[in-house]
Amino acid sequence: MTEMEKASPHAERKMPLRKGAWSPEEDQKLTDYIKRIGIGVRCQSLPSCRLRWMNYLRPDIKRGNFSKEEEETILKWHQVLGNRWSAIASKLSGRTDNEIKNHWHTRLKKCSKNNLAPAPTTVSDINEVDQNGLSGIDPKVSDLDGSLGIPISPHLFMTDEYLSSSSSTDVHPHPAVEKDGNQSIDENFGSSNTFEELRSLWKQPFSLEEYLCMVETEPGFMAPTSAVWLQEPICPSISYDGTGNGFWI
DNA sequence: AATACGAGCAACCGCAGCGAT
DNA sequence: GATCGCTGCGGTTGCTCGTAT
Repeated sequence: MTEMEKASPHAERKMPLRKGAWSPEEDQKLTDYIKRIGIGVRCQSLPSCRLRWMNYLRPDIKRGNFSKEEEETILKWHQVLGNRWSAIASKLSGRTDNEIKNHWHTRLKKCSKNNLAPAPTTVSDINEVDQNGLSGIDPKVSDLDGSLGIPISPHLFMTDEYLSSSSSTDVHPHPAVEKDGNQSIDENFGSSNTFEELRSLWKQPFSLEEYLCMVETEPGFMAPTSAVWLQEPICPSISYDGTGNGFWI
């Protein structure tokens, strides 16, 4: 058995799983499928479909260059959250964790290391830098008073004052920070509802090929009852059917 | 014009956490 | 409480494209 076959449950079922880049036809097929059928259909494995949709095909994804504001936001949040890309992504609507991670590694990492603002990428950026110098952001700035709108990581509460009120073996977060840093941040600053809803929808895996086949060969075919089918649009501003009713799952 | 190199991006892989049994 | 399976996430890889030589 080849490595690829080992990795693919479909191999046993004579359903070869292709790897590599997605073709436009496959993208279209997947998009059409999701438009018609939805996302929440069960199967044992097709993580690549989910990944492709989440990172590339999703209609609310912004493509193209990161704006200066977005870069600053990433830098700020990275200061607070570290490499928690999904958490950072939730603060930037339309950007995926993968995209942010890539952008960080290719550009912002250098900026952060050198304590510099992101290098200008557009003519307007260059003009702005010329006028203002490289003072766009100082990654050393912390936000202890929350004035920048950045939540404080639990470890930042381990001040002398706070620690003195606890024994060294009894370190626990500041009352303002609940047991889970994640949750605290989301509670304090709101969550990206659409993103989270979308994410939860994907908890139900599906087999594109299986269901495309069912849909095409059996008119009226509906997903199994075990699947999660939302009855309301997850993204009211997006409409595929021209009715303005949104993107239905 | 051909080749080498580097940057950017998409996709893959493996692990940790969580829920179900 | 232990085990198993699934999912989400972050790190890494490899391909593509643009630029320099």
